[in-house]
Amino acid sequence: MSKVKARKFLKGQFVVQQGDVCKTENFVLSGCLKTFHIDHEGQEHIVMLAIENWWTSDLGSYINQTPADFNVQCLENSEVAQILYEDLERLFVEIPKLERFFRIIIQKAFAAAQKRIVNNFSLPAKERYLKFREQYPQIEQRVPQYMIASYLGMTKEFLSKIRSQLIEEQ
Amino acid sequence: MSKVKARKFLKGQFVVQQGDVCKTENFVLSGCLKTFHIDHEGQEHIVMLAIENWWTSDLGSYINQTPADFNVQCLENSEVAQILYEDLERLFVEIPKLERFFRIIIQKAFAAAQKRIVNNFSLPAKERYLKFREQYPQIEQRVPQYMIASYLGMTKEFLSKIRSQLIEEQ
DNA sequence: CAATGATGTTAATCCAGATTAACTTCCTTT
DNA sequence: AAAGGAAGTTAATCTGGATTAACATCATTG
Repeated sequence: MSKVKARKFLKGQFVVQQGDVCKTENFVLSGCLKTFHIDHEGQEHIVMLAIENWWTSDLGSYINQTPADFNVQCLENSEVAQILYEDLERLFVEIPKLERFFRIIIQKAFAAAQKRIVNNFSLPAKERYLKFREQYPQIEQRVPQYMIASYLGMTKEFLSKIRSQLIEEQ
Repeated sequence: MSKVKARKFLKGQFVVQQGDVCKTENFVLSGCLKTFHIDHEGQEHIVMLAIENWWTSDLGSYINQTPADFNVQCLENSEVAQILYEDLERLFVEIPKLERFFRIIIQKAFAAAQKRIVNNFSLPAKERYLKFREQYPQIEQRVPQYMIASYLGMTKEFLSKIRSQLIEEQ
């Protein structure tokens, strides 16, 4: 009996909702999802954009089984492989190599998050965008521009301005 | 034969230097350390402040054994328990529970980093400072104010202004 | 105890990026 | 093909926080 279940979601559907407990770790089989937080002013802040072969969840909610700070929503019709918290923990005990696999993924994600924090402080908006573009060219084409602006921590208007500057430049 | 070696560092000494490969994972037995990046303009950006019982390293450099993006430097005389990359990986194979222990630590660190990214985008400087103060009161007292400003992504002058505002307010 | 360096403050000026708002495409759906 | 909504653009104005610079305080160390 497999502990992993593939589940289909339509564009717009939520895999995790802010306030709920995140019960599953999610592996994207197909499609595209955004992880975001809604602040007190109702503004959306995207922390992650996930496409095929990415893991996504509200890890903080998942590991402590506490209410989520983040939403995970499908930007396209998507298929997601899901595994429940208890099942994954049990599998880690049974299969140490699986736990190793996850440890390594999370280490990389953490190292990337630290670099992102520094970049957000040290690079101006235009350079953050250029860096994003070269790092995730696949994502840029699939996701609306205003969401990329949110991921990069700037307004859609300002990203639009940057882009028209870049076109002028060359 | 223990694979973990305690090592003493004087205030100002570097445990990791930007450009070198980070060979050890470091557990702070006593003292206080900062992890920071120097950008092209020579500006320092602090990503982490570590005191007793914290782990610190340049994880990206450590896991890939590539040149470090970060420096780790002692802010006080410190004692650090160090374990070499190969030794720790070997221990993980021998002792699955140790690997579990590390996986969980890193999951928490990653979840915290994601929240920090959102806070940096959604909260103004004053609220980031207030949040920091309640989250890490111990650290605030041990570390010079201009380093806290750097950790929070603002200038020392602005943090000074915020603090004098807060004093006026009550 | 001078002197030097590290830390912190205050105030004036400046600017990257936010906000606002009006307009344009381009899809969808009917 | 009209109508409504999502996405993107442009330009004017505004502001949180940076920059600059002068000064204050306090530890160290010679």
